[in-house]
Amino acid sequence: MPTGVRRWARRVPGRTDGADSRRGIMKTTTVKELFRGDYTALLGRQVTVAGWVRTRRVSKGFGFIELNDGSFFKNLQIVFDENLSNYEAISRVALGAALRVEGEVVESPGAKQAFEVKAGRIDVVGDSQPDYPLQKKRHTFEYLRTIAHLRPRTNTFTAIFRMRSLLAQALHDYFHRHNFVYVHTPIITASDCEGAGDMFRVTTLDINNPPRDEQGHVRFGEDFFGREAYLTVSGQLAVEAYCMNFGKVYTFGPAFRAENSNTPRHISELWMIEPEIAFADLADNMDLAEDMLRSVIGRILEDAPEEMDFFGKFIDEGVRQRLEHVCASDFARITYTDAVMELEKSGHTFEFPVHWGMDLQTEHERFLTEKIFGKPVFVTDYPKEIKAFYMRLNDDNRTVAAMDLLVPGVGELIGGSQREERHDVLRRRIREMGLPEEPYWWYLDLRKYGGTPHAGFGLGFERLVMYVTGMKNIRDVIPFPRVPNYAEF
RNA sequence: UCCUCCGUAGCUCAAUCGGUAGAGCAAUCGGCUGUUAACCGAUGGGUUGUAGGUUCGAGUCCUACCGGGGGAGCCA
Repeated sequence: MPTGVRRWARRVPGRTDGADSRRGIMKTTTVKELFRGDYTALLGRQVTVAGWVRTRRVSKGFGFIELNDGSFFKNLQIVFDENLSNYEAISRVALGAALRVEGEVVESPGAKQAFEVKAGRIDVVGDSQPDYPLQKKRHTFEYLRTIAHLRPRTNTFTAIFRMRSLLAQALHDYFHRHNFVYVHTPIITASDCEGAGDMFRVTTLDINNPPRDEQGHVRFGEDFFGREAYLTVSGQLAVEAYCMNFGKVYTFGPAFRAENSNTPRHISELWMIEPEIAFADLADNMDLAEDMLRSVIGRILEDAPEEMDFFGKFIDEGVRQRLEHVCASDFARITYTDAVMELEKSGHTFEFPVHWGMDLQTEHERFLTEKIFGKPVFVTDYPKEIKAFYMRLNDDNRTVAAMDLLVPGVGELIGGSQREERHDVLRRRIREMGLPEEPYWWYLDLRKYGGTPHAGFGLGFERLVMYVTGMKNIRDVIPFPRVPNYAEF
């Protein structure tokens, strides 16, 4: 098998990291190697690069092509002249075309780059067309959404999606370093008891002619799973089961919300990170959330300086400073009760006046994190009536051990709680919330057999990407967004 | 789902009080021996989102629908 694998790897026509190319697996040099390695060592050397034309500038007898091979944020400048046998074709090559370039690494006389590649040969691997929809100018994000299959080729989306990948990797690394076990909770769930809003139905029944009983009700007993099934809205309940063995666990997967919400912060198909820790209370939970965020943000500031510079320059001027501030200072913590008091005494007139017992409105959340604290803030211990049944009831009997993390610009980034570990209290809460007890039999079992205090939270991954990049619309931080009335691509 | 704003060339936008469609970029052709969203010149490009209505006349006013942005609710 190793031989087969090696043979396959050698034939893969993609780009690889620097190390691979030096080991001779790939025949091409990556743009990243040139920028991040010591390019002076490569001066005068012949290299082969393969990538796509970002822009092209042609004078009489010579021209420049900026090539991007996906390995690095910046483009490699290719210089070519009439000595090329196919000079005429290359000088009119359309934007977006895929090229393989053989040439010499040379110092660049231009001011904007230290080096460039003087082409000895350029092959057009994949031609493009004059009607290539991406132009050498700024497009609106709205327009780019209509060409979501091409937008990764723009500077902005190149930066966003490398950042998205780095963030995912950084999160996995963080949990791995801290001995969390990564659990794959089910995507399809057979109960609609997850309690987080409307769900998408999963069925193989003929929806135009489903089997019905005498009363006309659909007989879901004849459906694929022998009962009603849905796409999950959260992996939390399931991951709690694994928490009671591994102690520290997390999920990182898709969740689906069929809510008809139409805002720059909501999508129907999203990715969530949900850690769950045993023998832990709400304070431990906040410590984890804070340490995790600080760790991954510090990591991407180090690993993606070019992308961060770009976001600061073109997307959100203050983004880098904001993130550095997050790494350097503690998050604020305030109880819901104190937050309501702070808002009341702020003297600010809100559209919805605050009073104890109400859920905080977006305007209140923003005021707290942006005006009062100016940094991320945990709001804890909400009234039990406005929170989920599984959150642990506090001794005051009117609040639960919940926490929301509010951050400037994005709003709620994390929602979590200490879970109710007392079997009798949990049963009572289920009843109080008007929920049926039966579907929760296994969830209640977890409290029966060695249940411990435990806590966890959900981090909306897209909202984290928004926070880190400064992007204002969630549809622009996921490759192909799904929202009400829209599932193109 | 509600409120609000918008829809004009491939893209980004302009068009005064209702008076008959315009620019930059892109494309095409030409020029330019070091460009950097290259530059200079020329050419082509429109059922003004759709369907009705008011008017001598509608991109402009009215109605409905479709699509998009922002805000709210719900939440991550």
